[in-house]
This record gives sequence, structure tokens and C-alpha cells, in this order.
Amino acid sequence: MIFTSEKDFLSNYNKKDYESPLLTVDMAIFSVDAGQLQVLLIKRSNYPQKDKWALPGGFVNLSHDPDLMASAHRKLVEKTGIQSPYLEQVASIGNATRDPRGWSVTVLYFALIDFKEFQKNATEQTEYSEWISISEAKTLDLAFDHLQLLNLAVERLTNKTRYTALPVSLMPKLFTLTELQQIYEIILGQRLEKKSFRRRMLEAGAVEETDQSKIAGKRPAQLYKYALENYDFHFPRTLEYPRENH
Amino acid sequence: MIFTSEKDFLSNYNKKDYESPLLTVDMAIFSVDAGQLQVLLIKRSNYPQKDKWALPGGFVNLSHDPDLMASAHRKLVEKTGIQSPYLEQVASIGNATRDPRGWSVTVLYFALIDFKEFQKNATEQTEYSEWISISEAKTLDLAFDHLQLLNLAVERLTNKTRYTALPVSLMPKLFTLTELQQIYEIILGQRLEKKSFRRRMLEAGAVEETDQSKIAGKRPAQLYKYALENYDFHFPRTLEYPRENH
DNA sequence: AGAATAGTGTCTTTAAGACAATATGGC
DNA sequence: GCCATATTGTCTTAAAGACACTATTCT
Repeated sequence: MIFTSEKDFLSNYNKKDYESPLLTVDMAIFSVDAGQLQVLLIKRSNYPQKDKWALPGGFVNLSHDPDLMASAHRKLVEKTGIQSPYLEQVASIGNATRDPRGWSVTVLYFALIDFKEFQKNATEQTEYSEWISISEAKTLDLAFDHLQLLNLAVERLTNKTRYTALPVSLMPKLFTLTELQQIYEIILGQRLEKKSFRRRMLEAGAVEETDQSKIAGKRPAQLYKYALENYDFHFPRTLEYPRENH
Repeated sequence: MIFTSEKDFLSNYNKKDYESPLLTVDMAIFSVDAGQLQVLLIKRSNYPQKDKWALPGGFVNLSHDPDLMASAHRKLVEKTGIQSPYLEQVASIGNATRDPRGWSVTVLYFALIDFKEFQKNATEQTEYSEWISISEAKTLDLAFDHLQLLNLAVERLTNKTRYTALPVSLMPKLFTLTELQQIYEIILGQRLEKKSFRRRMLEAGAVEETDQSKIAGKRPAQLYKYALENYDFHFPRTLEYPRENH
């Protein structure tokens, strides 16, 4: 068939003539609670892979989701009630075998939320969901290739924690530097030097003092807020692994 | 409908019951020639967007491509004849408006190849293609959202050039450090200090001497080869921007 | 006063930048 | 020997690590 114009071509085009894949968005929603990095998992209530733990996610709604990010955002709001989390695309996995229903592509996003904020917004869910620590989640028999997806998301988060201020997104608006450092240490699984950590945050202008302080037992601590426009900021060096003792 | 088992569910499942998106893979194939970073563009020979310049790419072949990477690799071989380039997924863009045919997702990959290797393997193409410098490509009226895709790929490449040895993939097997440095300078658009550059490559063990040297006019130069298992290696710091003169 | 947590001073270390000096081979 | 390009020496600088010290509040 020969077409004479874009319009002519389009009026003769029928999507159903071609094979299409399944398209899903899956979310690794992270939070820190009880001294551990946690991920929100759901228990699948339907086939396929019924009753297995899985990352929240599902089909992109082509009629209502304007783009992939919107689809990810919709799922996040459904599960957590949180409107403005940190949300980042990690990767897409697509192959003929990951879903028994056929050639399937999933676009993986990760989100960072403040656990306290989640508790405030918690809504009744149709599907059972639970916060599970990363270490435990990795031992579960997750649905589909979700273990691989979880690993990709965790790897992205830990890498970025080494050279960005991203973990601020796991905190409330105001936080102390000690609290922020603790979050870094939980994600990295490594102790950090207090002085280096504070100098780094302050000298780069990533955080700034507020006029408030937090009283929680002993000496009150200065409360800080995130001071940059966005989360693209990269520190000039990555945090090192602890040096050898000798 | 109630299903009693995974098998029962699958035997009743029909993909055509659900809407599916268009799925394409697009490639930013980079090379360096004539002192400039170049990208391989094709002139579209069919609707939609006929006669516009575009990144090579096209529909994932669900019957023959086992996964997304295989699809990207297939397109790369078709266009360049090169079997083992550096290939990395950049991002996926999916929305209702980028393609007039309907909700469309493209998975963007970038590839790095040695220009000389390309010339050796060049094959006749059905579609007209041409190497175009990045600066020129950005001024063209590219098809669909390919300008955005190109920008994403270039950004990924320049970022990684600051902290990895990736640009080695744009070189032949054996290369001199001066040649490698020139490639870095072209990608970054910035002069680098010779001593710092060599020290960095050598001390990290990213490259190692071979027993060959290259005679090209004046003093012969030592030929090196890439010495690491893969391209995941990160230098401990990023290359800096030139310091201020004062 | 003592304990506990917040916050600072300052020396060392690592790896990059700057730039001058030396080495090698073709002509 | 001269020139161009390759290669090295070495001082400076930026930012992180180590670790001891001071400050503030509660009990």
C-alpha cells in the first residue's frame, strides 16, 4: 500500500495489525523504619502468581495515564496516599519469558518517602501490603522477576547515596544532621565520620539551618532543611569506604 | 470469573482483551571522527515522519527478539555491522502523544563504536543513513521526540565520561594515551591535564601497556589496552572543570 | 557533677590540577 | 642539533577520613 501523506497513512493505520507487548510499571517504594531500609510489598490477590509477594505495580492504563511517570505516580498514591515523593525511573526489563501471559515490559521506578508521612496518610487497601526490610525481602520468593527488580532499585539507591543528597527524601521537612547521617548509614550499611558528613552537607550548601531546634533528651539539635532546587546535585566526590586500620 | 489455578487462569487469558502500547527501541550510536562526537542518523523512508532525520530504531519484534537488549543489538548490527559494541540502556519514554499512531513506549539505548571498525564493516542499507556531529544533529528537525532522546543519551555519555573509562569503547583495541585523552576532550568539550589523565588511567589499572608502540611521525607512543573485566569501573573522583586562573 | 548527645578543630590522606622538565626519534 | 610529541617530576589544591576536643542540656 502506498500512502501519499502523513494523514493518509494514519487513517489507514490499525494498531491491532501488529503484535503488542504487555506494559506494566513496577514500584520499589522505600522508607526507613526501625533502623532498617524497608520496601513496600503487596501480596498478590489475583493470578498470575497469586499469593506471592511482589512490588506494587500493574498495567499502564492507556486511556487514563498520560505518560509512564504519571502511571508510576498513580500507583504510588494508591498505595501510600503520598502525593509528592521522590520518584525516579530505574530501568526497563522486557522479554518473552518474565510473564506467562506473553512478551512483557515493565518500567521500574523507585520512590523515597518519609515513614511518618506514610503513617499519617495510610488508607485502606484492596490488596494486602506490608513494609518489609530489604534483607528479609531478598529472602522471599517474590513474584515474576521482582527480586531482580528490587536488586536494581536498591543498587541505584545505594549508589546515589554515595554522591547525592537523595536520602533527604526519606526524612521529614525538618531534620537534624545526626538523623540524616543515621539514614545514610542504614542505606550504606557503614559508619560515617560525623565531622566529614556535616562538613560535606554544609559546605556544599545541600542543607541549611532553620530557626528551630529539636529537643529529644539531651542537648537540643539544630534542625535543617534541604536547600537545593532539585535532587540532581552531585557532590564532587563519593563517600569512601572506611579506611584500613594499621 | 473465578480461577482455581495458575494454569486455569492462563488458559482463559487473552492478550487482545487489553489495550497494548506500541513498543520500539531507539539507538543513539556514537562514534568519534574528524575531531567531533558523531551520531548515526537515518532518513526515514516511510510514514509517519517520512523524510525526517531520526535515530535508528523500530518496533521490537516480539516473535524473534528474546528481550529488549537483543532488539537493540539487532538494530545495531543491521545499521553498522558491528557485533560487540558497548551497549547501555538509557531510559524509557512512554506517553500518549509522542507517536501519532497511539500510546507508544520507546526504550532508548546508546552504543559506542570505533569509527574505523564501522568503516570496515559498512554494509548497504535500505534506509539512507549518515554520521552527523552532535552539534549539527541538535539543530535538525528530528522525527518524533528524538531530539529529547538524543539529549538524554549525550548527557549520559558525558556524565559517565567524567568518572568511568567508557570512552575506551570508542577506540580500537590498542590505543595510545594521547589518543584516548583526545577522545575524552572531544566528549567533554574541555582540555584535560596530560599528567593527571595518565596518572588516573594507570594508577586505577584501567589500561595496561602492551609490547607494541605506534609510530606516527615524531616520538613513538606506547600502545595500551583496556585492562578491566567490564565497564562498571568508577574512578574515585570525577574529572574537574578547569580551575580558575588567578 | 556526670552522662549523653551535639558540634568543632585540626592533622592526615587521597587523588586531581598546574606546569615545568626530560626523553625519544625523525629529519 | 632541532623539532615535535611522549613521558615524568613534583608542588599545590580540594575534599574526605580520623580522632580528639569542646558545648549544651538533662538528671
